[in-house]
Amino acid sequence: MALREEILEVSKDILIQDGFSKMSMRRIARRANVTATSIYLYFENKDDLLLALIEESINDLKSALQEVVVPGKDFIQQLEDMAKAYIRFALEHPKEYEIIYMVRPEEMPKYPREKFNEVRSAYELLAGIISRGKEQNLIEVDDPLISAYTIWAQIHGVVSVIINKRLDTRIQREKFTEQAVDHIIKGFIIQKTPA
Amino acid sequence: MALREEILEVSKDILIQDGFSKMSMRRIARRANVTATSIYLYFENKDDLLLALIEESINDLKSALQEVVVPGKDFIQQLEDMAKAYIRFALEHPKEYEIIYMVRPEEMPKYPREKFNEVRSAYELLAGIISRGKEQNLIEVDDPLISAYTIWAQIHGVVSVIINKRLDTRIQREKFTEQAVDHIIKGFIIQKTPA
DNA sequence: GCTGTTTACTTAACAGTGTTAACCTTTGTT
DNA sequence: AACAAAGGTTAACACTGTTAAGTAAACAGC
Repeated sequence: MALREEILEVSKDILIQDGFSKMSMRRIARRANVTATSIYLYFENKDDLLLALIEESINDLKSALQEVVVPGKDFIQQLEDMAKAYIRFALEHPKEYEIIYMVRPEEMPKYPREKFNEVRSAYELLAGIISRGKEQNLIEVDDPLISAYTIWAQIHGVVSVIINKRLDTRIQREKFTEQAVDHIIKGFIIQKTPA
Repeated sequence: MALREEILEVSKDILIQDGFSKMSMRRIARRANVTATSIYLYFENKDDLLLALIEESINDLKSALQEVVVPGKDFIQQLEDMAKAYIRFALEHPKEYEIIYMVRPEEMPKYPREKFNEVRSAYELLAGIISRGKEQNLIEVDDPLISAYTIWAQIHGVVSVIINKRLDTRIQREKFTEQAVDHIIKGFIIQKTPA
């Protein structure tokens, strides 16, 4: 049982230090002082091991978000803090963040249902905040869960562009993220269209 | 010289039909009726071949966007059409879209400068439209290029979540994209904050 | 105390991977 | 006719994920 945790830890280390392409079963095994086949005693295959890593990373992200949630806080401030916490986590732990959205669909046809429920609670953290904003008539939303996903997706896009090194070198990263958060939140606040 | 194009075509076919993990040098070669080593006569290595595929896909995306650009069109309508054209392209050609953002950073430390300039023109298509909106005082933006990247990143996030199959099964895809586009554009239009 | 079974691992092997060095042909040039 | 370049090839290296079969130690029942 201890080996399972050891494998997960070593895998994550390799992923962060040497990159995804170097994370082979044999390399993981070597660093855990076992043979590659031993990994199959605790994980079905490499994808299954990756799923476990995804799960861990999602929990870390979830914790980072939970930290900035303060019940009484101003709604817009709350949204902004959460968005920034998300971006901070992603940029401070890029590899860990990548794990979450890394696994290619063709290698994993369906994202397993039981894992989905784990992630869902993260979205529902955001959906809960949006619900409170709706109750206070600060925003007009149809379904808070859809809105949570929409915000989430937009923020993911922002960090994804940065992490994948697709941001124009002329553009300052901080200015970019600040503006993005500003626009994403603006898109949610009720505003009268100009006469 | 004809083989180079053949290799690109075959690679893309395999990628779309059989998935990224099946796109091996030997399989490409086999389907092009040559040996794997012949590929190295036209491409430095697999990453180089991938870069060429990325380039092609970006050009296809660029064309799809260019099609909806109509000089005299209403600014907001123009933005919306473009956003929807982007999403449509991505969801109708998911594999092709994936190619663009697929290559992992550690296997490609720097996105090559000369390729970057190619992509840039796509962003500048959007930046141009934003500039026109700024001139007409329809939006308040600092730097149109940053805004272009911001919008782009947000839309990318939306399609990325769908393509990576991370969208909650309870959420209807079309409702999600519609709302997302609405919010993204809202975030850009000048609006007076409620009194 | 001797069985039988389970647990936790290993060795050996299969079929595949990207990539390189060295080797052929065929074509074109001087 | 001699030389060189173009456009391929074969063979090999060091890896990859994964499986089938084997082994050694710990434990259970009688």
